[in-house]
Parts: sequence; C-alpha cells; structure tokens
Amino acid sequence: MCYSGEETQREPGRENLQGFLLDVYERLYAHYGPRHWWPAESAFEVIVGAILTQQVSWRNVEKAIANLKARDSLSVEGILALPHAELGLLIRPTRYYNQKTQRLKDVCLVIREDFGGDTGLFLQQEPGALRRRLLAVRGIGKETADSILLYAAGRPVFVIDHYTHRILKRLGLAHGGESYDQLQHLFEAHLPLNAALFNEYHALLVTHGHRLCLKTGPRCPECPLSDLCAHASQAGVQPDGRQPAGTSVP
DNA sequence: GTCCAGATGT
DNA sequence: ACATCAGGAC
Repeated sequence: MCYSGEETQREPGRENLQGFLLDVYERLYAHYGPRHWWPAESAFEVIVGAILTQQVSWRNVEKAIANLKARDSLSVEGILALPHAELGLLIRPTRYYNQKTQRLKDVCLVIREDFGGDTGLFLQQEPGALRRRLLAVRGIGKETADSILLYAAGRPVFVIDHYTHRILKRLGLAHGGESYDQLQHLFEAHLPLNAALFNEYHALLVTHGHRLCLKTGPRCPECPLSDLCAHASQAGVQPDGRQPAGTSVP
C-alpha cells in the first residue's frame, strides 16, 4: 500500500471520484444502516473467522465458531492442541475443512512462535510487516490478510472482494479485468484513510451485494444506487428485477 | 483454467 | 436438480 502521499497533490478526476465514492457510501449507509462489523468477541475470533469465511456463507462460519467456543478451543493454544482430524470435524460446516484446519494451525504457530502466543502483540506490528507475515501463511491471500488488518488490527486498509468488484463494474468504475491492487488503490487513493470509514464501507458493500446487487437477478427496483448504475439505467431493468432479453449488462 | 468438498435457497 | 457463498493455491 502506498501511504506516502505522493498523489495527494493532483490526480485527474480525484475530486469527482471522491465525491462519487462518498455519495455511494452515504446512500448505502442510509439504506442499510450501521453494519457493526466484524461480528466477533475478540481480535483472535476475527482472525479465525476471516479464514473460515473464505468462499463460504457466514452462516456456516457461525456454526464452526460456535463449535470451537463450545469446546473452549477458540484460542491459539486451543487450536494448536486439537488433532487435525478433530479440528477438521469442528469446522466442517465451513467447507474445505482440511485446508482450513491447516491454515488455522499455521497462523496460530506464527503467533505462538514469533509473538509468545500474544495475539495483541501480533496485531500491533507495523501494518506492512503484519501484512507480509499474514501473506506468508499458505492459504492467506490479500483479501483475508486485509480483512485481518482492518477488522482485527484496526488499520485503514480497504478490503476488496467479489461483491465489491461486481458493484464497481455495475457502477461503471470497473470493467472486470482489474487486479486486487488496482481496485484497492481506487478506494485508498480517493478516500480519507480512515479505518472506521473503510470498516463500514466494505461491510455495506457486502450487505448490498448479498441482498440486492445479486450476481443473477439483481433487485434493481429496490436499489438505492439505481440512478448511478449502468445495470439498472442502461439495460432498462423491469420492475420485477429482471431484464429484457438480450440487454444483459455484467 | 482446476481443485477444495458443506449448508442453504430457489 | 441447480446456483451461490465475507477465497486461495496450483
């Protein structure tokens, strides 16, 4: 991430883009209200949830977290103490449980070996160092690492996911070929670097992608962004949320 | 591109 | 029966 401020001077269109992004934020917030993310009782629970939620609905993650809590195993030592097969059984609702079992143990190993098992110390690292350490764990990619940076460590890092990319495409701010870093730059370069703002914004985007801006059959008539959106305004979406044949906009 | 490999809504 | 889900590795 580039926090060095080289482009706080002048970037063509910066003022307009910032205004647009803030407008989208305000509309989503007005429509959905505060999201209270991340739903967890501790920073360590955020780390576990960030790994378990990969490509899986949050519903299933809640079951797995509840299983871990019920056995008093939601801790660095608790997870490391469980045999692989037993931990896999507890988190089975989150799918890919063999891979995720190893991912949980690998993060816990880093926290124990390099930070004396102190999750707070682990998260207090300089953000760049923490991100590199997370990305060095097999099974932690950019989105998972940034979710931990933002929601567990409170760092102003914008998290990009599939919902975000889809919504940006429909708003005409992306075409589909952008990298994670490009999309992240779009937000971080054009918004104040504020962890509370990034927290709420990403949460709102996920809620919007989940409830209204669906992959197929988006519910445009109910959408607070429809007048800004290429999908609703150009394709002539009908009141039932579907489109006339042949006018599909990705 | 393929693999990983459960729960839920339609 | 079928699609989708708070991804990542290869």
